[in-house]
Amino acid sequence: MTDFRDDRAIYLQMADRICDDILYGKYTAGERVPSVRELSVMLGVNANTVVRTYDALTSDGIIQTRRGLGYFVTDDARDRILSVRKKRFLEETLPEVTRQARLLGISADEILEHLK
Amino acid sequence: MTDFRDDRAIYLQMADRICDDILYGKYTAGERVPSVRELSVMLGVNANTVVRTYDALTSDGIIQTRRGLGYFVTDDARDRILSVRKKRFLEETLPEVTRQARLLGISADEILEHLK
DNA sequence: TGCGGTGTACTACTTATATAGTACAGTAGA
DNA sequence: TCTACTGTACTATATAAGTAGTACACCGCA
Repeated sequence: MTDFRDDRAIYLQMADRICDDILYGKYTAGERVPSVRELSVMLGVNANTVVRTYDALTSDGIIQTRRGLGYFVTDDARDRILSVRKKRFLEETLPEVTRQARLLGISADEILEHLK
Repeated sequence: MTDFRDDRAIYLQMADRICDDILYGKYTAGERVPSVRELSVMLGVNANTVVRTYDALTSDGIIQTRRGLGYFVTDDARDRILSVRKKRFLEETLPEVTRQARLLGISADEILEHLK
């Protein structure tokens, strides 16, 4: 198994990575993502785990299935991901970062240094 | 059960909260933290889950046990927490934030706005 | 001494994850 | 048609996490 945290379900981490790849442009709208068996080998993970990942992404409208062909990125996948991610980033990630920084005695200037 | 995420083990989230409380000054060195049964009622969680939390914090040197009395904050608890948290914040949190920001097309200025 | 609190150690049960393996149906191309 | 890929649907097993309940030993205090 390659490079997964143990504090979060693997199939969810994989879903996040697929979304990352879509944002990065690795997979574009209409394009096919790796097959279940392909990805299971690529990541050293069980095939059923990949199925769970793809099930989750399907119910989120990120990919869609064509039996016998594979899973394909939906047209609005990128927009959906951006919407969810931006909301989470502004409403959860950033507030938590500022809270942590305050708690740790790290100044805004110090953060700016590391932001570059 | 009060206010826990479902994407991470509850006993780990509780451990983080205890550490937060120590940093905030709610529990100071030598002071007693809530008893296993107390905390289980306070948070609406099973007593065994609290035990797992306290076991983890004990092996991290954050608290120590006195049989029949309770769990107490160690002298260097604050330093230990600060050390681990700072390292994680600078080496993991911040890089991930910058990566996300870049991926989402959020500028450094935009982040600064929300940092206040 | 007895009582009420404390940690500690169990058993039992349930659910979510993850793995392993098999089987079957749909699709494209040789 | 055959072959090799695809998704899909199972069964089975193992482990972690969480809940529920019980029991026992330790400590301070009345």
